[in-house]
Amino acid sequence: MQNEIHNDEPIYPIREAAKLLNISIHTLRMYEKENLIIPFKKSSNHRLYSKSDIERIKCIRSAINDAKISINGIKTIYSMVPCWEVIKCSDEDRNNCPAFLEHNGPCWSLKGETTICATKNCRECSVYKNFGECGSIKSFIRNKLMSL
Amino acid sequence: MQNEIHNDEPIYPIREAAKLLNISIHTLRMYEKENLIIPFKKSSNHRLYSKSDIERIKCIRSAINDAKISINGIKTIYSMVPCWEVIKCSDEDRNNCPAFLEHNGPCWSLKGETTICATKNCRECSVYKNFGECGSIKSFIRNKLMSL
DNA sequence: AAAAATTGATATTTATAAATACCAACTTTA
DNA sequence: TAAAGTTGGTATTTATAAATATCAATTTTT
Repeated sequence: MQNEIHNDEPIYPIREAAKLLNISIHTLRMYEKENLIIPFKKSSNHRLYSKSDIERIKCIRSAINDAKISINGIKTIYSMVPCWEVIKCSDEDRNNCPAFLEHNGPCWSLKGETTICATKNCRECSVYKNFGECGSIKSFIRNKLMSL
Repeated sequence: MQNEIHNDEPIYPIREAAKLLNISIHTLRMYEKENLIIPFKKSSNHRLYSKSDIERIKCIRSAINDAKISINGIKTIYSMVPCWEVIKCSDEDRNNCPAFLEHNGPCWSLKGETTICATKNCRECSVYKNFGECGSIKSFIRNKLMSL
């Protein structure tokens, strides 16, 4: 869809993203180090943020500042995403994948080196892209279980 | 099962529970106020804790102290439990229940006043009882989705 | 080619969550 | 029935997560 492409386009350098979010550049880098976000990287290693990235970070900010969920709490909540249902990876992959077996952080921070995800760019993955919106994780679980 | 009955029996007064967990009485009351735990209450309103309660609180302590998840983070993680799949409540109940629709805290802290849960004692409910063990929420989601 | 911006890494500050202390009223124990 | 324990409430302390600052090296812009 045209609109999605538009929203996913990496256009804001870090200073501009920080200004849009009213936070410091350092905070943005911290969120990345904590594996909450995966900004686009130019070949020079400089970061660029998309409109979707900005929305995702707004959710993260609201979780931290309004809901009072710690960063490690957010990571654990991300780990509840049934990524294997999105990726449709093999049974063998699943049984070798910490994202399937554990609950320590988002799949894109773990990606088992033996699985189909090992070589993927997680920023482009629907697991990462679909769960930027606040509340989307429980919705997904609910909808999946509805079809039982 | 005999063993479960044994583990669920409310036997420790608050001082003893606090000593077993190496925390203060006040902290135990705080966890309750935050809806992380539901200790048994005698008719005099005095609290009693079971072995299962102690284990549950150990998980909570480990989440706070080791995993560095805030109390509000734990509440949100509890809200990921698909309680409606355990309770098998009606479609009408679900569409009137914050525990089905939202993600702000454990179902036992919300219990929609129009649903089948309204009159239940949540301490006795399998939703509460089954998710005391650390990591059990993701396991449950995983197992439920396996049968798709 | 000079000025402005970004990089990562470490150190410091600040904001606040979590734990503790204190209280008078009530309950249990011995 | 006296001593020990528990109750809920508010106030305070403490521990630390989150944010910020500083740095030299590199990249981008004009």
